[in-house]
Amino acid sequence: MTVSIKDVALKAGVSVATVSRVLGSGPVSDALRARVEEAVAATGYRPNLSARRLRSQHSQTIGLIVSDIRNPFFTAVSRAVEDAAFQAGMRVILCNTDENPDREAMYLRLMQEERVTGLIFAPTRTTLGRLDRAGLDFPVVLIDRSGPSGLYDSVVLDNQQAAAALVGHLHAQGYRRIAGLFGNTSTTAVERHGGYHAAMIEHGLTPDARFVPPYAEAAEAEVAGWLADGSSVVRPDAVMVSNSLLLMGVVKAARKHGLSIPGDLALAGFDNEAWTELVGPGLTVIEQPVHEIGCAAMNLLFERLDVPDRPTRKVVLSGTCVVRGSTAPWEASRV
Amino acid sequence: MTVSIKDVALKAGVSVATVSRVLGSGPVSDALRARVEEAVAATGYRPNLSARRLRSQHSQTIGLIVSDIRNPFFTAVSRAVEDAAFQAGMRVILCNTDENPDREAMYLRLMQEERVTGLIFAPTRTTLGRLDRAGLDFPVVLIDRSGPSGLYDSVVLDNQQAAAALVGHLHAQGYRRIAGLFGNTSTTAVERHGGYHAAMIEHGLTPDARFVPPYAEAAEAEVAGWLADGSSVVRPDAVMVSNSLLLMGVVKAARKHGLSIPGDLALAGFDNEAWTELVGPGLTVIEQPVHEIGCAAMNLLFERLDVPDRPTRKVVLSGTCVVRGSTAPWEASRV
DNA sequence: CTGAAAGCGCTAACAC
DNA sequence: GTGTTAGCGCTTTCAG
Repeated sequence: MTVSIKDVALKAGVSVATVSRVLGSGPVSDALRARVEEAVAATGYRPNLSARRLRSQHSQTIGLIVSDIRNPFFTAVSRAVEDAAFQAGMRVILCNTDENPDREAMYLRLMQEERVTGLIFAPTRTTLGRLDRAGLDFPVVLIDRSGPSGLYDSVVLDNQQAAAALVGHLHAQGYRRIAGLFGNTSTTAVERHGGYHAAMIEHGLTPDARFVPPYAEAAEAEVAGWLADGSSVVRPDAVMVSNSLLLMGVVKAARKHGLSIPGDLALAGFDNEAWTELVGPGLTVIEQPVHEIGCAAMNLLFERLDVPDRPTRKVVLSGTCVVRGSTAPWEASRV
Repeated sequence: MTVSIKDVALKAGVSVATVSRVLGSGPVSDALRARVEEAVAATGYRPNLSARRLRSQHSQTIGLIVSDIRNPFFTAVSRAVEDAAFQAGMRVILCNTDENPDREAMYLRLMQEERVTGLIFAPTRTTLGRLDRAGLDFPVVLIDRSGPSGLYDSVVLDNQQAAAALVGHLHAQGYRRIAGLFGNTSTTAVERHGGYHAAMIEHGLTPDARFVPPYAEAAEAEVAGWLADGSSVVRPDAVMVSNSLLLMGVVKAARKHGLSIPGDLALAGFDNEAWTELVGPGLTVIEQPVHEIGCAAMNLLFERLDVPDRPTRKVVLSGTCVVRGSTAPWEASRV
């Protein structure tokens, strides 16, 4: 049925070892090499990677576990990871966990069974806490979220700084009642809240943070709440949000309730997706170096494979504040 | 180093065959089963999938080759594919080709070496033409693009109908000079152009189609061209575009040149991405049943694995027209 | 129900 | 340089 190295050897009149050497990089005479290559072409032979892996104990496979590939951040990272992997002659197995610790556990098990060369992983908080006891025998690079543990290499955005930059910008533009809307599941949101809080204090402003589920609907409902008649909250004149879904939710709410941006509410958030340029007056956002994050993660992985016992490293990348109309100066937005 | 089935057998005081049976579904007495399970837990044993695959000749792996996972259509499809795959106990290997036939060829080779159980593939036109000579010995399901050949199962959108629906809608809203902007690389664009053209004729309108590279910039430049002083083109009062990048480009051009949508130019396109609801008055688009497309592809694959020699099938799914403000009635948009 | 043994396709010693 | 051979870790006959 399927043609094996034996068939090629037979056809070329050589031993399987010689065929293997031609495929790999052993010393073979030009004459035999030619014969083998001919036989390979004639038979349409393709090496069986399972056999090769079993024998060589190298899977040449890297795992990529993220919450949801549809999250544009992970989409972009996955592209970078895939590019780097295939450039290094490796394959990538993609796994979506939907932030579900059970699925994470299951996929970690899979990674072990695949004997992956390494793993790029964006864990939930829950799993992050247990990771040290997972007993993984391959290098892991954490992305997007990272524990304090320093047990694994990681590459993350400087979330505090980025959030603080957003607050600083809003403050400089003249806004004073700056609310913060954060997702309630991820560690990034916690860090971004930290930056928000510190910056608010630093600027002499009163922090006003809310944690909501990371869905557009949740943000929409929250904003709607501010507008409700009986609402006792002091209405913010600006809001910063910790991810693009919440950003979307605030825009939706503004449209629904006829709020003008930034006239009635200035808005700034994370992730410079293409559409943020097109919505309303354009949305001010922190741009994450998504491609660099993926590349950095792969580099950390390769370096650790090189030197298994070197100290763990945490690569912290900075975001860029892309200023657009949604945070126009306060005075201007009132006229 | 790594614990194998032998170690487990030793620890449990049984043969490796028994361990294998416990892991699989052989008949084993409760007593031994318990002993084995205990030994598995104690040793932290994880089966080696390469070995299992080599022996059983089942890779339990499906390949997914798309042009770019960052294309939201493919992102969504990949989620559906991954879900279905893991539900069936299979893994998926993700490959991005950037519409590059060389990379496609290379990945097809990889798929053979992995001995994948099946492949979900969105080929370029070039590769589509050669596919019959590729000599793949696993089932393939084409998505998004499909040849006339009927050589492989496929699942596609009814592009003609969808494009025609868009034209029909614009016509019903009172627009008459309806331009069409299509990507110049994909077969979907060709089909959508077909639907556009036919519908224009049917409504007694003059087709006005342009093929441009599938980038936002190309669409932007095209629209800018219409506005140029020396331009001899009759300016359209509406435009339909064949994909979301072009859609974005038209919106950008409109913003840049102060064109109001739909006042100066009505706009309709493909792919109901979240942001289309938030841009300007909301964009009228064809919503593709992305998840269903992924599921249908996996179903076709499974069914073919079941009955290898049944006739090939082409599943054609319909899009839904999501009407928003960008195609408000012509009269209304002029007041 | 259980164990012994063959071998999946390949690479890597080891001989010549 | 080249061939022979021993497994990599597992499943699956085949005996018992």
